[in-house]
Amino acid sequence: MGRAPCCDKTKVKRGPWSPEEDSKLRGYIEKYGNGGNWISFPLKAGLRRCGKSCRLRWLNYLRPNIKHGDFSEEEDRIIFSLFAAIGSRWSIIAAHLPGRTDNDIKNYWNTKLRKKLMSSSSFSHSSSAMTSPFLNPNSQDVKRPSTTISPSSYNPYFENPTKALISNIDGFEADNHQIFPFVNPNYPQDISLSESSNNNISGTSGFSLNHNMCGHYSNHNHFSSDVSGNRSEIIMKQEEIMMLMMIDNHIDQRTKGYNGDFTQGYYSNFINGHGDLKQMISGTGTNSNINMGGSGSESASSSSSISNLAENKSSGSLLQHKCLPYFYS
DNA sequence: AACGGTCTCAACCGCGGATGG
DNA sequence: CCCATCCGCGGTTGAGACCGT
Repeated sequence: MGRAPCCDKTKVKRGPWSPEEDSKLRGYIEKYGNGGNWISFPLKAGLRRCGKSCRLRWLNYLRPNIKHGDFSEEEDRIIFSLFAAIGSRWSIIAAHLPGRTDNDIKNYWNTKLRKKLMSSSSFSHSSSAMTSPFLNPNSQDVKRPSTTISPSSYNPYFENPTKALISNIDGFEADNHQIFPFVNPNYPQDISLSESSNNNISGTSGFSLNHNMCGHYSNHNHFSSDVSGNRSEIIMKQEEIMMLMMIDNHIDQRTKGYNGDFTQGYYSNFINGHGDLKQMISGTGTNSNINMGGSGSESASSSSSISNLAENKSSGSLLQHKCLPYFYS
């Protein structure tokens, strides 16, 4: 037995709202409010509409200060960043964009931004530069902060860290140590993905991460499968690839210099095997798949995690900067 | 001009959580 | 505690607009 409907659908009007209905709704709310009860609202306001429909119409269209029209680049950046951090929590994202509704943002993401993202990090177009608003093709010249930045100055979830991110990877929760791959648009990178044509890891195929970073890390550029040889679970998910980029980007910001170290294990470098994003974050990896070190002969493999690294606990880390405050509180 | 395919976005649907009796 | 009710959210739908041939 299903849930009882919220109203009798045969007795209420459905579909687009007429100007008369809008005016009735607006007039009543401006005068009396919704009375704290949307279900009984239509009766009081003299509307033949479902209460939920009234609520939606008011919140998404009629209430004051709703912003319609094109999104700015700044708004794009905020949406990209928050989506990377928390996923499709549209109401939370909307809370950071005054005048925008969750419905608006959701539509905008589904019709525009997702395509932008797909085309910019396309699997099928090799060496296409990432054109997302927060990525800059001239990243090598980007000035990095000379002093530390207060996390609360750019991280909207700083006040409530346990609610943040990572958990949107198949329900995975990174213990109490949540990290924030929140992208500061002032510190972009140039990253793109392409199908790898040169795969020799256990017969699995992978992807190339084309980046425009310093040459020392130029060989940190191949995604491969997870530890089981299955790439699909992690690598095929666009949001997670994006998240991986965000993590690298975030670390880059905090350590003031690119290093491919965090995700090296996740890439195949043909030497140390390959890893699993969940393991990387949680530190549950049991082999060398989480490589915190450099590349090739310079690498310092260790089964470690971002959490450990944030506390400077990981063995063999080559990172010079303690970055604890920026990863979790 | 006609047609078919694609895109947009307002509106709908149903679920989970909060609340109160 | 249980249950009913309502709210808010995210996913989905579909009518109309737009575009390419």
